[in-house]
Formats: sequence, structure tokens, C-alpha cells
Amino acid sequence: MRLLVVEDNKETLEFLTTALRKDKFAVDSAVDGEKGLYLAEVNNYDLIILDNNLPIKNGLEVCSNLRENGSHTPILLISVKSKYSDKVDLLEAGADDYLTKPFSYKELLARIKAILRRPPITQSLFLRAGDLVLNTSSYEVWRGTKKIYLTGKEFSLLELLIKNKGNVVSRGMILEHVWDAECDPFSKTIETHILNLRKKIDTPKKKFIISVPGRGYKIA
Amino acid sequence: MRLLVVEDNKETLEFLTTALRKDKFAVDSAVDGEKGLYLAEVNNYDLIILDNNLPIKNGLEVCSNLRENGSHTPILLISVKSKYSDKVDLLEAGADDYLTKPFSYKELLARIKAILRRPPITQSLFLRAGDLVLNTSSYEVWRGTKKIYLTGKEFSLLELLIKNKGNVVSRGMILEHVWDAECDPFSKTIETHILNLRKKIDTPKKKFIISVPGRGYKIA
DNA sequence: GAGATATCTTAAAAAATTATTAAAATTATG
DNA sequence: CATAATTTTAATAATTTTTTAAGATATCTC
Repeated sequence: MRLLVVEDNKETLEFLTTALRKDKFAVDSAVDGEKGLYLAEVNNYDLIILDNNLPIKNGLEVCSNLRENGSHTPILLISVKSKYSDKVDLLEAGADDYLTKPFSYKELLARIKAILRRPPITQSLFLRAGDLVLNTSSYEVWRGTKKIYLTGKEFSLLELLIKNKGNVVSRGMILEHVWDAECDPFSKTIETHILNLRKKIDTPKKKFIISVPGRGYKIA
Repeated sequence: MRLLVVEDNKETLEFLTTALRKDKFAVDSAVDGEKGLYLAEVNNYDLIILDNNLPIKNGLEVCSNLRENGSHTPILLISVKSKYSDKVDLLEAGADDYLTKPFSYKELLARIKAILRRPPITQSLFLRAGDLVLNTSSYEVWRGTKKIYLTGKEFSLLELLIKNKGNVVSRGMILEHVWDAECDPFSKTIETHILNLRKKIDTPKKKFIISVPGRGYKIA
């Protein structure tokens, strides 16, 4: 298991590095956010331990940057404060877990092992299909540089189609994943939503949603 | 994305259901473990949110039961206590993540999204015969580098023939697998479809579908 | 090889599916 | 509580797919 530790306090960094190596991890280190981000992008770590309070780029920024660039490497963030909103920010930015200072080495080790035991999270916040980008956290949709406004059902429908990009999604699957139990399976509501979606995301040049008669819809 | 929320406290359930619907989820709900388990087995949810402290069957039991029955639906367990051993139990029972009460809605949402960010298991299945390739999840058909457009019945027919590659498939078998019970067995619709298929996939060089008079059709 | 049976071909009718429009019902929002 | 936005329903149009029908061709049996 190869870890990256990013921490500006040299004593702490020294201590962590030697301790983790004793515990049989391969450890790289960096002393600021920029260097950390560089190492994280160049190498393929099993886990990144990030102090939030870092020079140049703080932990949260490093975290967001990595996730935006499509990295799924687990991140354990270490922050000083422990306010509720803080924790949520960390998780939203793409951190997998957090630890608040002060912490014991034993505690850190337990967290590291817990994260490494989890099945890897491998999708970013963004879903893409061509120049269409959905942010599944803010619910914003962009077509190239143009922002598109979708309703809730439209977003969910597009999200499902893009998650299954390339594969045909049957009406049954659509009903199952976008609507709840109280939806009439014979209604034409899917067709109507597909139509409205197409009006919003298609251009004369490019048609995103393809009908596959008798089977369902797909995105190329 | 469709969720199931199982929670016996009606106020909490009401709150969660409306909040999650606002966040664009399709939400079903149940008030005890037994009903929850039933819904979970009947429907195909993207995620199940389970309170651990439930009447009739507790969350842990529901979780184990589902896993025993081969379900892989992600489960987020909500428990009161936060002892280490408890958490381990939850994860061992097959939960994908846990949250301890009290929790903020924002925190719950962050966890849900983290879980749903994991990629769906969609293995696309390819069928081949010579340079003819069928993708049974995108319903695309390629003849070498050339894309071929088949109708639904044509695809099903070709699929059946390729699955029995080398063997003769009788008209009876074709009727049984590609058509439903209400098809006139004396009609010439099979012949017509075979013909249309041949027009689309055969080339002067190579004939794919071979007629075996009195027996049926086969692919070499 | 002739008659019988089965298969191939063509084209058009029928059926099924999907797209479109508009309005009603529902739900959110100030 | 009224207004606006969203979602659903319903009715119709357009399109695609499937089936039917009828004549031509091939294959098999005797």
C-alpha cells in the first residue's frame, strides 16, 4: 500500500512518515498543497492523507482539484475545527473521511485501514457525454459553455441515461429508477420527458438521446 | 435515482422523504423491517436507507436477509450507538456505509451521493460470428467496421441464431424464442425476417444465414 | 423429370411504437 | 393563498416495424 502524506509541519510529517513506514506502508510526502497535488496526479496512491491547513493550496482545494481531474484516490483529510458544516464541506469536496486535530496515531491508523477496506469509489461528481456535463452535486448542466436548466425529473432521467451511456435503458428501467412506486406504467410521461429533454439538450448538429424502438433509449 | 427509506418514526420518515424528493430522488418508504425487506426484494432500488432500530425486523437483520438472497443493492444504515464493534457489525452484515444519530440532512445527502458515485455493474455482452458482432446491451450490430441497423425482431432473430451458432435452429424454436404465443405458425413472417436480415448482413462474398430445407436455419 | 412442398422475393397493408401538442393536475414558491 | 413551475394525462400525428399476401424460385420425392 502506497500513501501520500501532505503536511506542512515538518515535525509531524517526519513522525507520520516514519511511523507509517514501520507499519509497512510505502510513504511519499509533500509540504504544501501544490506539491501534494502534483505528486497525487503523477503517482497512483492507495490513499492520500491531507492536512487541511496547508500553504499555497489548502487541503480542501487539493481535494476538489483532484476530483475535478477525475481522480478517485481515497483521501483522508485532517482538519483543526470540527464544526458540523466543516465536515460536510470536506465530504462534499470529495474526501472519503476526516480526522480532527488533535488525534492519536492509533486513531489515524484505524481510519486508514477502514478506508483501505472500503470498496473503491470510482466515479467523480461529474457525469459527461460529449460536451454535455452534469454536476450531480449542484445539479447544474452545461452544454459546452452554455448552461442548461433542467427540471428535477429531466435531470434524473438524463442522469440515468448518462450513467448507462452506450447501453440501451428500457422504459421499465427508467420507471424503476426515475419514478417511484406510484407511477402508472402505461402513461406517456416518459415520452413527454424525453421530448422535453431533447428540446433542451439537442442541437441540429447533434442528437444525444437515441430511440431504440421496442427496447428503450440510449445515449451514444 | 430511486431510494427506499425504512424508518419507524413517522415524523423522521416524512421529513426524509420530502427532503430527498426535493433533491431529485424517487423515494419509496416503509415503516418496519418486514415491509422494508418486501419492497427491497420486489423493486430494484439504487440505494436503501435503513434505520437500525426498527419494529419486527431490525436494520441489521434486513441487511443480512437481503445479502443472503443475493441482493447487491447498496445499503446505508443509520444507528444510534457509535461503538466501534457496532460499526463493524453493520459493515459485516453487508451495509455499505453507516451514519450515527444524530446526523444532519446535509451529512446524509453527502453519504448517499458518495455511495451512488460508485459505478453500476454493467457488463456489456458481445456475441460474435465471424466479423459480425452484436452488443446485446447497446443493441448495436457491426459487420467488421460497418455499423448495421437492425429492427427489434431482426436483432432477436440474429441473436438466437448466433447463440446456436453451428447448429440448426428450427422454425418451431424460432417462433418460441422470438415471437410470443399469439403468432400464426403458418404465416411466412419468419421467412420475411430472414430475408430482411440477409439483405442487411450478407455480402456477395459471405452468406451468414444458411437455409437447411425441412429443418430450419443456421449460422456457420 | 413432374408434381408437390418448401423457401425466397416483392410490395403493400396493418399494427405497434414513438413523437408531438396542448391542456389539466399537481407541486413548489413567494 | 395566489402565482409560477413542474409533472402528468390525453388526444392525435408521424414514423417505424411487423405481418400479410401473392407470385417466383428452388428443393425434395417418387
